[in-house]
Amino acid sequence: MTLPRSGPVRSEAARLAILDAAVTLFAERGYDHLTIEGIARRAGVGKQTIYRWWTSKGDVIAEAILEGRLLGGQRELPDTGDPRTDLAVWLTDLFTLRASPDGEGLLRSLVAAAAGSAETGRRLRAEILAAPLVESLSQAMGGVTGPRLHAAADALLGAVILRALSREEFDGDDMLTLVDAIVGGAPPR
Amino acid sequence: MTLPRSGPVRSEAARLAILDAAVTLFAERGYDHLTIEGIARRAGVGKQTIYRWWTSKGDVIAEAILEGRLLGGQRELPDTGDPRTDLAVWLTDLFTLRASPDGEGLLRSLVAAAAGSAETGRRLRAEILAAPLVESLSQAMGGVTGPRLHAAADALLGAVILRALSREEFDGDDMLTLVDAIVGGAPPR
Amino acid sequence: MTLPRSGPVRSEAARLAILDAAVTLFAERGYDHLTIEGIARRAGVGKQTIYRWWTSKGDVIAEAILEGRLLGGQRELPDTGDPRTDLAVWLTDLFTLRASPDGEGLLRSLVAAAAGSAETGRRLRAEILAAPLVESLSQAMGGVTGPRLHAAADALLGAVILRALSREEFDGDDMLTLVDAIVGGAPPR
Amino acid sequence: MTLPRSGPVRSEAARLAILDAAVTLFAERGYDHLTIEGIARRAGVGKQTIYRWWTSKGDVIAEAILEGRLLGGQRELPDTGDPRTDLAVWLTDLFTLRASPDGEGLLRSLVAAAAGSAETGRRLRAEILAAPLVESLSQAMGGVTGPRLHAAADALLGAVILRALSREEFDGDDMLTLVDAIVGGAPPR
DNA sequence: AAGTAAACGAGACGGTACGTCACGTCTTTGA
DNA sequence: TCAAAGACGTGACGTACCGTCTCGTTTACTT
Repeated sequence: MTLPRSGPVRSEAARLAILDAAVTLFAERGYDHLTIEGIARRAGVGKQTIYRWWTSKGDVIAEAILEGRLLGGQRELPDTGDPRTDLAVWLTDLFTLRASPDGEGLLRSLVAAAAGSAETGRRLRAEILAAPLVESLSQAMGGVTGPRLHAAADALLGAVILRALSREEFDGDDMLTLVDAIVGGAPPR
Repeated sequence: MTLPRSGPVRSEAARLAILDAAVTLFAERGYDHLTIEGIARRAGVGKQTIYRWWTSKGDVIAEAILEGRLLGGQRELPDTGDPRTDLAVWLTDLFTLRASPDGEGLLRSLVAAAAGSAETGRRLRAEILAAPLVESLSQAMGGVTGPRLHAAADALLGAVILRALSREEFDGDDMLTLVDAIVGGAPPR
Repeated sequence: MTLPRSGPVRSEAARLAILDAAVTLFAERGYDHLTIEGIARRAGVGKQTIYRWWTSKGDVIAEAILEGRLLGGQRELPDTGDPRTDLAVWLTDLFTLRASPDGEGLLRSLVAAAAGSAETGRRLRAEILAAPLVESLSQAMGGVTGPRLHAAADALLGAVILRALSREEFDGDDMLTLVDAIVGGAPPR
Repeated sequence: MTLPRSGPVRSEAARLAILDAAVTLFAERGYDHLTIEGIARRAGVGKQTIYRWWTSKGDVIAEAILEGRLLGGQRELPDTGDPRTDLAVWLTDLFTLRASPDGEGLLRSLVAAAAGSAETGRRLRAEILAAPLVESLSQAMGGVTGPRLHAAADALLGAVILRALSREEFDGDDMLTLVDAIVGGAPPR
């Protein structure tokens, strides 16, 4: 049994235009420079149409994440048979991603979005970052699962985020050291 | 040999008033709601006096950090003889810190500041977070130093940051699991 | 020859609800604050139902006037045998009318409506203001009719309007002076 | 004794640009279409600069009136020796004034402004309309002064306003009839 | 009765303007 | 020459209405 309904239905075209515009502008200028007015302008949409369905720019970005429009297809780990290297490469990619040739680091922008929006924060960790990582990581750690696995995933991702925030360089060797520190690969001698 | 100088010199009173005001407002409302105008008003200072010496609100906060005005005295680790617990307690404190009774998480606000300001990012990692941690961590890890130690520190801090961003709960047991995953204390059975 | 028609006919209930709502809101908040959306909301009616039958809020008000819903029954002049006083009392009432206890002057709101809507302007003069006035005025002026009578009516009403617009006070004596100036009652000595 | 003051002083250039823009737009499109944003745009000024010094568009227009920018120089009565005709001509001009070739009647727009703004209402009657009129009218009425004179002035002006609101035509003869009805010139035969 | 079309309530849509806030720059006055 | 005060142009905020345009539902008039 459904509620009596009537009236026009939400415009899917507007929804898509808004998400597209948001993603484009996010990539071009970063989260800080993203504005509702800018999104509306770019999407050819009234501001009210955004405010009708979302509460903030963070909310829009969270939905874009959910639909895989940020960091989209490229999120699978390589599988070369050497899990340490696979992890290090994937993390380096994540660290290195720039929104545009001259853009802010995309990771830093995602962190800003997460800091400002609960929903984005939740999704950033769960769907963007951890999801592709856990299986490979589990293998690399010899089948560990549960809290210990999640702690390791958070540690890896968090370390990368922290270094991105600190504007530290982070080369391939550093990354391997990090991976080893957590998956326990090569013991320090 | 001195440069020819004239006129009054930079007012230390103004500098302190500005830093105080910035720290207070940061604690009350978080980094996002911090404004230059608000700081100037609260400090009883002209806006230009802020712009003359700093380039942005992030820059002001960075200086406040440098002077230990954010997260000030409480930054030493406890020393109970059990390094695992000491680390877990300290990290839990960091995670739990709120700006004010009803405030945003202070850690999340610091992350927002770091995302927006290079200098704050640098100092956040180097001076606020890592500094008090490394020595205890080194001991807990059996004297490890160098890149491996820093990787471990980044991993611990980053994991806490990531969970703060994700608005996940994070209780004492979780924290111990995390510590163990990194310092290798109690091996998982 | 009529066009083939089918389907429901204009809803009288909706029409009345709209006029009622318009009059109520006009009285409560004045013409400036009157909105089509507000009328529709109050009347429990779709906006389109208003736009289907009227072109503007001024048009709705004009119809309300035509049906005597604004300044309704109270529009007869008293008849005490002293036409000067009768006129002065009636005009003072008109001047003094307030939309609501704390409302804008109703006369001023009517003038705003007339300024914005040709139809309202026409009806304001013809049906609200002049109609009840002319007969008594004609008597008071010794049977004058035609252009001269209408000039006198416009002069009386216009003077009251102008003073309402100027937010001048206008007491009973002033009103008598005005009446005398136009009906030529007591010649100034 | 003055309050201690410092800081920049109000920009006369901005003030003039705003008044000019307001008058121009008023003349082009009428009071109803006048917007604060439009004035700011045309004047090359921030909206805040308008809101800093005025409370509403009506307030801006009121100041423009005070400075004689609306209906400016043309406000003297002719003096042909025949006061009846002089008055009729002047009133006809007032009635006929259009803001622009295709504009709304200027008088109607002024009435709308007066209905919406107390200050404009006051000034409209006192400074624009009555001021140039009273002296000639006094002569035409044989030296009458005081309340009777003002009643007559209000009656003349009000009648013209009422007819403008009613969108009635109003030719030269009508105007003479009106003047005669009030100054008592040619008695009706 | 079945078909059809208009009127209706609801309300989404692209817009414009509102009045407010903060930005970073500039100007004035006083110490 | 620095500092306070604060005006300035800019531009984004979130809200209110505009007038148009679907939606499904209800209702009357055809056939």
